[in-house]
Amino acid sequence: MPRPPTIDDKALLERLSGVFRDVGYDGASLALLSDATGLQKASLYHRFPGGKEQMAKEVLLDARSWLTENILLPLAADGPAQESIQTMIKSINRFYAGGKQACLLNMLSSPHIHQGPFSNLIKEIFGAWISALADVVATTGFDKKEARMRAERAIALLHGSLVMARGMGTTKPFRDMLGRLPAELLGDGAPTR
Amino acid sequence: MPRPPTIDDKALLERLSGVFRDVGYDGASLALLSDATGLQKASLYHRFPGGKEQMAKEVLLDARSWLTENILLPLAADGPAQESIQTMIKSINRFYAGGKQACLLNMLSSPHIHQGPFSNLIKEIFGAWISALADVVATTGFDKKEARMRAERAIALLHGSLVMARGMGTTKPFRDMLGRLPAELLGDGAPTR
DNA sequence: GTCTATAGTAAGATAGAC
DNA sequence: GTCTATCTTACTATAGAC
Repeated sequence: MPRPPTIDDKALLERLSGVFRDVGYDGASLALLSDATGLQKASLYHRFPGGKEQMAKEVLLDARSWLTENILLPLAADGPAQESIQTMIKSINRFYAGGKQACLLNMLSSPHIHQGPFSNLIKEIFGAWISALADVVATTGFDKKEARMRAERAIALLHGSLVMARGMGTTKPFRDMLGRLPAELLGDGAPTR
Repeated sequence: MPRPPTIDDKALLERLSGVFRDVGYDGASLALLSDATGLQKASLYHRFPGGKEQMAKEVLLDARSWLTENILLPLAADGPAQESIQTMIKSINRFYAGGKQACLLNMLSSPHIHQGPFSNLIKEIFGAWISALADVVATTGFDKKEARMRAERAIALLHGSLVMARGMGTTKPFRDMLGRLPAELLGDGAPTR
């Protein structure tokens, strides 16, 4: 009779994701992935016949699903922009563990990683995120161009603060950035003037 | 009689830096480093007895020197803040090849890279950069806290836009960010209000 | 579905000739 | 100072038992 898996798919992808986010694609050896999941290398290959590349791709697809469900759809729901953004901020804070976890989009972006399946997916996720944010900002009265600029700036601030947090060994830049994010997106300040 | 080196130290460090910035520490195999420099692995070990770790460290030290000379010192020179910042922007644009080259601080930040020599250096570079920027902003009348916040935001925007540029396969986010940077730093807009 | 064992390859690093 | 050749280890991946 069939033996039940010792770790379900959801938990498995989470553990794999944690490794990729910590050490990147090249740093994620099968030994590390094995340790993190409690599965031997051969068992990982049973679930991911495509090896490490498939693991990373499924982790990335899973991240896209999470982002869509927990961030993009709430952003698109009608309601006050302030509330949509506060919901997003809470989700972001969980997703990045308060700044302790790096972003997959950064850690898996590499010119020499096969160039194909990854980069298209990453590009698409960035684009969808920016568009969703720009739409929300636009509902508050800003014109399309200004709304898109603010959305791009917010995404840059988010990823930049994560880079700083990792490099400086403190989550403070990330937490500060999250606190300022609503004003960065909707504030009447005009930094471009 | 002593044979002259086929590649001088400056060019050597530049080539090594290019590899680390493209593929990160783990991705930078000695084969890649050898190809990029035109030196065989054994020759690299002759110049860097400490191996790859020493190469990365010297590349990072070189980046700090460059940053100090071309960015921090010009920022500290007295003169209009607008001009200091414009000078910095030109230097940054060269340093990151208009957005085509990633940042070493991002690519060499990794929890599992020995934890010691690297992370302290990276932390120090981030700190010095932020302080120098905050000082310039403060000369224009902003109080210390606001100036530091703007400096941190600028560094986050810079690194975030580089992450976006790499992930989206276009330098546009980086170029746009550079164009807005003076206003982000000195504008009278108050995004935090 | 998971494991041990192992194949085959590429990694980091060194020895020694020129 | 640079090279070819080599050592040792770690890597990705597979075979086959349970």
